Amino acid sequence: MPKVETLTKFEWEIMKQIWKSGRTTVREVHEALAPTQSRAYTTIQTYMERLVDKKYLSKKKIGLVNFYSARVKETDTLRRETSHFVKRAFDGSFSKLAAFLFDTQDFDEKDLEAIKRLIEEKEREND
Amino acid sequence: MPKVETLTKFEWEIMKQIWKSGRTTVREVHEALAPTQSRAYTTIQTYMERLVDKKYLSKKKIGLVNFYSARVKETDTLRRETSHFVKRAFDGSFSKLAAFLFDTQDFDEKDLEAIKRLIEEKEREND
DNA sequence: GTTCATCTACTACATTTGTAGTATAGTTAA
DNA sequence: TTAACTATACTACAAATGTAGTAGATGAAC
Repeated sequence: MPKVETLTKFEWEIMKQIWKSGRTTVREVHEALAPTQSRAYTTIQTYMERLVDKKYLSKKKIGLVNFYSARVKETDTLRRETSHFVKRAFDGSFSKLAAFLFDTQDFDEKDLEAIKRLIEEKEREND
Repeated sequence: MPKVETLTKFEWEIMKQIWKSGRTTVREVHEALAPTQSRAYTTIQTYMERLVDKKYLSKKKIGLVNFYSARVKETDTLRRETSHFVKRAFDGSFSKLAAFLFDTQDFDEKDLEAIKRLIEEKEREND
């Protein structure tokens, strides 16, 4: 279990990259993020070391290069982050979040159909 | 428009308290937060001053006391925070968020009925 | 053997966030 | 007049976050 409950913005980007590639290196993450969020190589390195300290990543040296992989599952992290966000912004109420989203988002027909299907699946599960 | 796009955890608590009471003082916010998130009086004061600097609050001195009120609407802030959260955790996709919530939350019959009603309202709007 | 590229380990600083104290002033009660 | 209380304005420090440099080691190419 990570020491710190929530990830910062740039930590998210790094973790998403590592979840995507499985096991990776500083160089690979640096290159993957370069098009959209360019930082120095050593900045990426610092972030990844700190994520090891925070127990989000583990590190293994193979030859001269460190390889990093996630110690936490993406779905578990998403669950935790979503829970924190809803607790903070909507007093923990997922109903309030849903109502807010329906109020403020331009859901089109396709979106609504997709959500209907999710409801149907959930109702089947609940039977 | 605020200088900083997102609020920290404790800033949220302060803003929520101010949205609730309209115009308020440091003492009132301090007392309101005391039961659940107790901090020193001067900590609350510092936070409120910083929120003035960040243009989330405005401050007016009446007599010897400073009164604070929100410069941003709660709904606008919720919209912005939600958008940032979804962009970060779900690549900007509200559909992915919805799917994730249905996967991971124990929605019961009542929840599902409520969401159905929201969909029906939205469909009426879209016609 | 030299040069260049790559990488690690370590270091450093600025800014933001979290937390809370102190000096001073004003008001009220005794 | 004094004491107690409240509030402001200012100050201060620790920790976290954001950012990125440098020294040295290793390997490949020449």
